[in-house]
Amino acid sequence: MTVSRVAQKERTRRAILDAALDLSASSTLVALSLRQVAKEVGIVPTAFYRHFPSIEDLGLALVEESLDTLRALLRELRRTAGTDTGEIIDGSVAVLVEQVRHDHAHYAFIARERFAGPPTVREAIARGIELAERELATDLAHLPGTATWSEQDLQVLSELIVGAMVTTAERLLGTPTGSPAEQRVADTARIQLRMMLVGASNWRSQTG
Amino acid sequence: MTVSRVAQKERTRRAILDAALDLSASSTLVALSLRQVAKEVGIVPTAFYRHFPSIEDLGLALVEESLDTLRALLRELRRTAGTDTGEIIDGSVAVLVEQVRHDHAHYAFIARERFAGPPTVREAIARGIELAERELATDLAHLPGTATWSEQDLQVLSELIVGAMVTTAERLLGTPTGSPAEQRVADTARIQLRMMLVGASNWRSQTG
DNA sequence: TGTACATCAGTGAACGCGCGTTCACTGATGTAC
DNA sequence: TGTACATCAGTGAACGCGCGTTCACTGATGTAC
Repeated sequence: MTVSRVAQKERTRRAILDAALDLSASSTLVALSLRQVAKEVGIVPTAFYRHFPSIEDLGLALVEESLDTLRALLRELRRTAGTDTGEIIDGSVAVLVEQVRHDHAHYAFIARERFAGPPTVREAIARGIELAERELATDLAHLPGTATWSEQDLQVLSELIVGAMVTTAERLLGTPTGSPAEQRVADTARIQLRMMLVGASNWRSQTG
Repeated sequence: MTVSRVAQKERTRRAILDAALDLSASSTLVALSLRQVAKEVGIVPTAFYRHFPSIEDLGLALVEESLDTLRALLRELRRTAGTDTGEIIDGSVAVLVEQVRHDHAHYAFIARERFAGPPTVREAIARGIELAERELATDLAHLPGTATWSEQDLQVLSELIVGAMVTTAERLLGTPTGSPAEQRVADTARIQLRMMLVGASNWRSQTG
């Protein structure tokens, strides 16, 4: 069996990443200790180096994984097109709740490191969010009723919506799955999106 | 001179708080080291204990200071009433920009520790933000045109506005004072608030 | 299938370092008379 | 004003601890023939 040893190595690598995600949840990436991780995984500290060149590289791997998850969410949200606004809103919030549940640790990681992480990490997360804003602005331009809008207004509304989605995701992180609190956060998100789109449909661009 | 020694002690205490605020900015409260702080202040590590019983108490002092600053902002925002909506919006954004500039380190601290701090710190910050949401909901209920709104809708709009303000504050933290980027963030905030209030004035409560 | 050799994930001892905290101290500032 | 004593912010040595990383190793898994 050529697989066995390779598979075992992959399993340990996965266990290291999971332990690191779990341990960093109680404080921060910068407070993560190789020895704690090794203990959690059940290997001797030095065995860590069979999987990552240094503790810093483990951090980078977590960042990349988490940003991949975020990008998957964005892709999933763009696929959730519906014919009317209500459908789009309900679908988007449902996807958001589901994805935040499914990859809770990754979203919690992003929320934590967005402002508390090392500069490169903060920048990578900021770029991911800006990308979402620009993509949404493009989508909005294709909606009926936005023809008279200026570039700026589209971008501004887009930032408002993404900001509300980020806030919603952060709130979801603090509520247990299927709890009444989770329901309340989802309801709030749906109403907020509806409010923003009511505002948008009554908005006449100041500059365009 | 009875003052001199007391004054000198207060000056050192202040220097410790400032150094801690400064040093934690490059990572997190949990990564803060007593020895780093002492070195920055120019005292020997053990002299720290003349001012704080432990490193943890220094952290708590920073949290309290920062939350005091946040509460001062909220008070200042409520004082910024105007006769028409445009005045209120412009005034509020101006106050926000000014205060974030004035106490930059405190707001950066809050942004960082909101999700990355120890549990008690996260809870204290969350409570501060919830308080702002509830107070704003009360203010909104006194605006003309909200008579037919449900409690829930008022609370939801309030959360939307506070969320946008928090996002704006966080964006301001990343822009230099007086820069074009700062202007752009302020402009965005003004337009977003206007959009939200256009939405609000066209909103008919679903539940009330 | 059986044997001899290679690979390499995980081991265990050791290193130097920065950490928070303790303790007895020093000497300038402040007070009582 | 001058002296004798008290206070206490800051000192410096020392402690035990967990840290990241190095190194030579072991022994099970995998490969060549």
